[in-house]
Amino acid sequence: MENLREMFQIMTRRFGLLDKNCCSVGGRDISIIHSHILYEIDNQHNPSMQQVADALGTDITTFSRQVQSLVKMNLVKKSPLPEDKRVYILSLTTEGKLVATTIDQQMNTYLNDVFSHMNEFEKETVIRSIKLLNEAMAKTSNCCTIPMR
Amino acid sequence: MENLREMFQIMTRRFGLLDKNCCSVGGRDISIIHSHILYEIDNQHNPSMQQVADALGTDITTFSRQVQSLVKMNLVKKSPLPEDKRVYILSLTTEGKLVATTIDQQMNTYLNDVFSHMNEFEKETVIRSIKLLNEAMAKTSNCCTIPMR
DNA sequence: AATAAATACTTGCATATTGCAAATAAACTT
DNA sequence: AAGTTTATTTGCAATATGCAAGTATTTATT
Repeated sequence: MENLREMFQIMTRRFGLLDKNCCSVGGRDISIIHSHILYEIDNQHNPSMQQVADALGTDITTFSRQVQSLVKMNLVKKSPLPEDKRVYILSLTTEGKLVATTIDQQMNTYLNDVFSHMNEFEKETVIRSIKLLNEAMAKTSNCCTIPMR
Repeated sequence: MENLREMFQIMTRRFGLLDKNCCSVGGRDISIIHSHILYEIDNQHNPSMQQVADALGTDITTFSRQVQSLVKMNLVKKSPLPEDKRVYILSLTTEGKLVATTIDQQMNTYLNDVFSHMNEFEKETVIRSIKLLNEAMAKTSNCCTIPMR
């Protein structure tokens, strides 16, 4: 049986490079970290700082500063939560939403590009497999869900 | 049809976290970058600096310094190439080889852990799918193979 | 109600990582 | 022999990191 790790190493490296090079929106380059933060804010329902930082596995102090810069770039808004004044709720500004959507499109375009090299059956198989993999990883406690090991 | 990007985002995040937390070998923590460099040196045949840096998509100047620190840690050896004195060939020291092997084992253990949540058929399907995916990505020129777009 | 403990977030600091520009040194081109 | 390309290193300035310590607020304990 072939080396499992090698396959996954190659795959994750490719996606890592994709992330690294993606994306430039409206002439401005968005770093990986920033794009992941935008994605996560967009996908959670009124998340707090802590929630997003946890989801991304980023140290909260680093995260705090990343958010500060996104706020300066006018992509993210920090709103104090009335019920608990310690908490800030994150949301995307109109511009941030636009950037997030554009990145999403670019990623989907790339993925469709990749799938265009497969037939319909293979494509369905791969998509189903990624789902299976995600579910299995979610069940694997000793790494990579929150909280970490 | 569900959102393709979301599935892949989740998957790559999980593998990213895995990478980030993996691995500690003999009491010393190995960073992602270092573990990827060790992996790549181990898998290529007497690679030069440039070759490894290219494979990893790392800027050569950053890479040069990373290798310097790996040499200091006594994990990597840099040997001048007699035929072309501009070139340095990279190899793992005995200790580096041990570290690389240990990381490999840890990763394989984790992967087997993940696959233990699937039946044999699902497992085979997923493995075949990752292969398909890697092949398709290799054919997709506009990103994430070398040279980059 | 007063004090202690926990939680959410920010700042100080010291260290590490990044990549561009420029330098060196060796190999090819003409 | 002079000019160009290639492989690698260093200078530097910008950015990212995470621990320790700080502020502010909420929850728990007495």
